[in-house]
Amino acid sequence: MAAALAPRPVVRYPCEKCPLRPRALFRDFTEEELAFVARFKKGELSVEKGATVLAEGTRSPHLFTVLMGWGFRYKLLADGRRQILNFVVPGDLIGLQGSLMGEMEHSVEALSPMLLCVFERDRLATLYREHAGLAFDVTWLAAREEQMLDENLLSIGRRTALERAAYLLAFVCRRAEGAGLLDGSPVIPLTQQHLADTLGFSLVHTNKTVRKLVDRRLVRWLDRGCEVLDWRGLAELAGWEPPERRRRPFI
Amino acid sequence: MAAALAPRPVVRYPCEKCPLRPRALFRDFTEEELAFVARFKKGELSVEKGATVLAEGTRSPHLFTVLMGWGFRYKLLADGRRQILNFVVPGDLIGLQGSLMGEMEHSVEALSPMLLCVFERDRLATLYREHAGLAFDVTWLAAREEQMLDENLLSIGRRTALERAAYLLAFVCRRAEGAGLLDGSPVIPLTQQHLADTLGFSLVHTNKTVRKLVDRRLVRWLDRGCEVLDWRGLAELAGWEPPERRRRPFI
DNA sequence: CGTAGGATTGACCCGACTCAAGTTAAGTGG
DNA sequence: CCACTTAACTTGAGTCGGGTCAATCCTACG
Repeated sequence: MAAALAPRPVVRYPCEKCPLRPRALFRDFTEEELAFVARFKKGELSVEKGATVLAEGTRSPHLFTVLMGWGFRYKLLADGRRQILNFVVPGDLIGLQGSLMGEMEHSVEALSPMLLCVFERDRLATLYREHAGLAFDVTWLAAREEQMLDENLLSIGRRTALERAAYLLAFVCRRAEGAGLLDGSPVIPLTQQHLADTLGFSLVHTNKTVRKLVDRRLVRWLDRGCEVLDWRGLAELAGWEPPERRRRPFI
Repeated sequence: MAAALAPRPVVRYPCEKCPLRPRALFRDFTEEELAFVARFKKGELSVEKGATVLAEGTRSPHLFTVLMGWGFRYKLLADGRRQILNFVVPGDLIGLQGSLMGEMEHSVEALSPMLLCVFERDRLATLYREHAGLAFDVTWLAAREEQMLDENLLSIGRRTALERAAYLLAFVCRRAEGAGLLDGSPVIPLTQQHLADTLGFSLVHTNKTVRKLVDRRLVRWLDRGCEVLDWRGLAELAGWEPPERRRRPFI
């Protein structure tokens, strides 16, 4: 399991210098909100690639906002079959479900080194009491996650293999772009096993499907990761209309 | 499309006499919360079986809480393929996503006659400002929906046909029980087409799978609906551990 | 230079889809 | 009250997408 997750005292990014806030995608805070969130923030957690940030069945006293890096949420069946539910990117709030319902019902693993902003679960009620605007934002984030899951369910339930893969890659690419993850390198750090576990396919079939997308020059497959060459092409192939980008909240 | 959805002025169930509140499953309100919700409630909407309560792509000025009856949320692909995302039962809040994000990204259809409690989207902010406790509840409901979708995604992505059908029926049965939908008659008013569209199977294959469950005496298939005979057996077959029932909020 | 994780490919098989008929039960109109 | 229609459920035959098994290749890394 993961290394000890006690947040380190080091805070490299106090909220005033939050690396997310300047990004066009995210909404501005009022002075007051900023001050509150700064107090709400308890520290930072930095995890290695492959680390389990939150584990199914546990009760974490923390919530996190992703500041940097990639991760994914997944569930397991008893015999080890794994389903990746969604990817997490900077700006995403993780652990909310666990905070509200008691135990985590899914796990979260880092796909790359990640930097997380740590909040205390117990203080969420205070946030709701004192900052309706932020509370609204938390709900917005939950609703947005729900919406992504709806899309994903549609895809897994009803799209063909090629459509499904195309949809997923277009979707992840768009989301990552928005979060600034593709600013440095255009590579999405996935293995085909991750893809397979997201799409609901076997590894072998995933490989053959990816190959078709590569042959159509929609993506490139690299060392261990992929580069989307034409997300519009992928979206079209999948029959997906990506939502236009609107300013969104985060905590 | 649906008939005009303007809520009728008739209010058969003022909040003080809410048919849901007495049920063991739901949490109690304080006097103050009750008074607020009573003002928040704008009316009731009664729809026929088959009616579209909310349609993808539209902006509804309303939110609803289900008081009576069954419904389901679904999405369509351009060519008509349909994926049912989840079922809605009394106590569920519908239209929250649309309220927060602008447009509805899915549709909701009545599976039986339904009675809905109508709220105004615009007053949601007031609720957040004045009643942190209720705001928390709204978020709880959103997180719970997310959790159900996670389970569903796991099921569709990774379970075999028989497991998948077993999981779904056990799940729906448990939820319906909790909401009191099975108090009168034990019948879940689904067609096999609905099942197929939920499980991601063809109608034919769904039929064959249901048959196996019937042969094992786990369910009975009736006129147009099904009766779960042994939900524990279904859960076991699916490798699913149903969560114990805890008191939950509603609005 | 050896090893391990990831990607790739071919052979074979089975689960799920499609197509096509047929049955049953509940309307509905004459 | 019966003929006709319609929606839902069944069932069988044939096909194909996707799974499993088993090698092999590649490349980063120790």
